[in-house]
Amino acid sequence: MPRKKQVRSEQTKQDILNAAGRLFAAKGYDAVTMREVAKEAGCSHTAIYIYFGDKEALLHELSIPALTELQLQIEEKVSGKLEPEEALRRISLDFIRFCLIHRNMHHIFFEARSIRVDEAEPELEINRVRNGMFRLLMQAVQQCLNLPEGSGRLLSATRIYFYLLHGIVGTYQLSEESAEDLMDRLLLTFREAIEVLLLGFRAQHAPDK
Amino acid sequence: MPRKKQVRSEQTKQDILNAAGRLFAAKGYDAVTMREVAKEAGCSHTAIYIYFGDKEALLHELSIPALTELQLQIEEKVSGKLEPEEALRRISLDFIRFCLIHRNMHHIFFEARSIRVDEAEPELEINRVRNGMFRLLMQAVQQCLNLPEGSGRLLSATRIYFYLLHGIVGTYQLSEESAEDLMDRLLLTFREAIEVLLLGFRAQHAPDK
DNA sequence: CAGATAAAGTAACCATTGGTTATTTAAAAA
DNA sequence: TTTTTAAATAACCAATGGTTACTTTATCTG
Repeated sequence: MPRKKQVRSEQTKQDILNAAGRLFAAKGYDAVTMREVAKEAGCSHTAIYIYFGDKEALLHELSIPALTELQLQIEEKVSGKLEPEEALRRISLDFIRFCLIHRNMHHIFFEARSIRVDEAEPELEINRVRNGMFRLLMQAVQQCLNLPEGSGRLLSATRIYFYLLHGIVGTYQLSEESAEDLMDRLLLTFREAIEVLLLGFRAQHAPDK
Repeated sequence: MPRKKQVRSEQTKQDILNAAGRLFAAKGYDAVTMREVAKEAGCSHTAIYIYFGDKEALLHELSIPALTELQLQIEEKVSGKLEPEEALRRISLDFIRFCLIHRNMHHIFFEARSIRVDEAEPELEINRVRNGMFRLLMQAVQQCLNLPEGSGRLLSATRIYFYLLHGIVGTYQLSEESAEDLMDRLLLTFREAIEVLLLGFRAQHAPDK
């Protein structure tokens, strides 16, 4: 079995991923060319095509570890010992922070385009992760509102909750401010937004009259 | 003064706008080439550059009449005789419907990029319209919540309201479904989302204890 | 009617980009 | 030593937005 070759190959792949990660984060996906990534990674651009097929696949592969980590964070809070509303609050902020940090991947998380129907394997890793995450969000909403699982009301409540999160991160997707600055400046607004939604849901399910 | 020349010139410009409108709506901004627009408009692609400068400027100019009409719709409801909450409800649905119909212009309304700082006139028509619209939204929120004008609470409430709208239209930005189908399928959810937010705001300003 | 004017077409061109395809080089494996 | 194989090199392709020089044609004006 080869060993040094394997290692070298793996190293090149990692170099590419690192370079792409840096560049995408710094300049945004669209503004980065494959030749640039190659230069930064210290390899030829053809090597990238050997390992990743095309540009979007590169971004794809790049996004999986980050997404998986987020999923873990959320999982902890869903199955943890927090009271449901507190869990939902924290999950929301985790999600927002994550999306602001990884703004360059925005379209991977939110645009249907990134679901590659032309793929050999229909169960693309990223879709598994994404679906898992949506299920987690729904679970968190369910525990908050005590709605029957699988009910239409739960689905629409989760949708509404998702709209808000989506709108928040979408609003700042192209902002020049760093994720940190945005969180500093707007954390209170984000909190308030979540709180208003929770209040609204509560009022909806326990009408005031 | 020339007359027939002027008319012809105007006609060409209109043909281009019409063609671009059709194509952008059908295939999306990115997927349409300038040569395509020219072909559809029955002119050469250089003519487009004469009239509009570049592709984005074409989309820009195309979006202004539509936006102005939306602004009118909203204005009516803000200054009309509806009770404030009903006005906000209708404005929200107007806004959502408009954004779903004009999905191809999504990035004009929501992406900072479309604010061209490199423009000779800093007061670009579209920015005037857009700012006017935001002021209207804030006014509608203000009349609902009775918050002092110019207060931080009003600003953050409007932001939250905007997040929700932004999230709703963003979620379906790339959907293949027609605006009509989406409205049919999701109108109740949209209404519920607005209702939840209103309930939440109300609960927030009149705490239940 | 004749010449000036301006709208628009034609066609060539440019740079950039994502992507592909030989062919070669060099190091590691057999 | 011979064979693999990772990877570089370099050339190429097609599409795209955008530009420019030159020409045609319809209209306006004297």
